[in-house]
Amino acid sequence: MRISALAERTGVPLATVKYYLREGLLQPGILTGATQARYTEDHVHRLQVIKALTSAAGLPLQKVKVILGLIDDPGGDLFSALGQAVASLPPYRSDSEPEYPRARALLERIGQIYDPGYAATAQLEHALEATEEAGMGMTDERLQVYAQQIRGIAEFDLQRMEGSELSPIEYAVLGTALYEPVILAMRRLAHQDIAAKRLGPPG
Amino acid sequence: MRISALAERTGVPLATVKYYLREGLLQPGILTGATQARYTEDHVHRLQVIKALTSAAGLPLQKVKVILGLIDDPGGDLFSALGQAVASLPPYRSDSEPEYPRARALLERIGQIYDPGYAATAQLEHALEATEEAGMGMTDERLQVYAQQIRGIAEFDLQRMEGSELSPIEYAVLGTALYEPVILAMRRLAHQDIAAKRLGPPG
DNA sequence: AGTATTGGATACCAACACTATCCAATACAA
DNA sequence: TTGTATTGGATAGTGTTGGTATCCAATACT
Repeated sequence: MRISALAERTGVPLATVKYYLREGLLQPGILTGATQARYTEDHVHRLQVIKALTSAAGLPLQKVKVILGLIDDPGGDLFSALGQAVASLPPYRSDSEPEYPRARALLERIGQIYDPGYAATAQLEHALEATEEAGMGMTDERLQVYAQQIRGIAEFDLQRMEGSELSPIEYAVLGTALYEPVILAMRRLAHQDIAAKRLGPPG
Repeated sequence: MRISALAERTGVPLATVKYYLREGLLQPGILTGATQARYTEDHVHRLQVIKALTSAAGLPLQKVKVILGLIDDPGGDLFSALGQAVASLPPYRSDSEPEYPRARALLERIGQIYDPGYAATAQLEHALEATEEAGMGMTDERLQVYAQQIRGIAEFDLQRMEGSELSPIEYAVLGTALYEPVILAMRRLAHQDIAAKRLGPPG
């Protein structure tokens, strides 16, 4: 298909498709002449993934580019590629402290590996720090409850990863980035539901 | 304290404090003369909240302003003020469709109120839509597992709300915005933990 | 008396994600 | 064949966001 058809199929404006090509997020089409190129279903899929990552997950294009790069070429070590891919998801933490005491305490309490090299460890530390700074520190009890429920979700996620037809990187990144908004929306709705049933509906 | 002390105490650059004053996120200090004003611990707290909402939760200042406004003056109806406050958290959905079929199906299946007027309903719909568009649609089974675990978290949250010393709005907004990054980081770390224990550590 | 700091105003800045315009070459339709 | 539409490619411009930086005269503090 031609570039205009690609734009129409995906709902992405033509000028934006060109922009993504310029930025290297989208592979160029196959040139069929000096001023014509053909695009495939792969391009459609790629654009859908970009759309999902930018608009649904809210990632900046720079990060999307990194992730797409890892999907295309995970390199040798799957485990570290997974880590890198997930590390390029927000929130971004460029620092790498030697120690993250809040995260460490929590992870040790719940019996999980504490590794300051994981990007998510820094994310957790800073998230916990932010709750404290705002005067909303989380009690041990709360963290325990959260950890247990979240573990339930994560275990399910990993079970399902093995049977997926997508590449593990793609599955992991998209599953992390795209399911997170679902989780948050569900929590908010559960709050509303419980509050409505308890406090009575708005009126 | 003077403005420079305020900046130092909170770690926010002086120019930025002035900027927040300009933008109306921070109340002006009490003038003690034509070129002097005093700031209080309330200003410190306010700045900490702004910092938490912008840097940890990643909110744009505009939204922070709305939330601070609701904290300061929730108006008459607590339930709708809570809804409004949470609605001003990302992801932002300006549309208000009459129907959100994916969200509706899910909520009915798990026995929760379906109300297209809740902002989170639109968020859920779009999040689910994005998973489908990227070829990562969630199965009923997965949604069921997620819903159950999340419900556990939300029920705990609501229990604890009643005994809080903060205003309900402040508790709800900060609890939503600040605990979300914690939840996401914990899920990512749980993934890493399970993967490491199953696939073997990086090496 | 002299230095430092203040509130307040204004100007400037870079990053981000597009959007628009222009071009000559070419595809395609009549 | 003639004319219109579309293409790849380049370049320039846009609006928003979240600040920084600079300047000022007035005023604190020492």
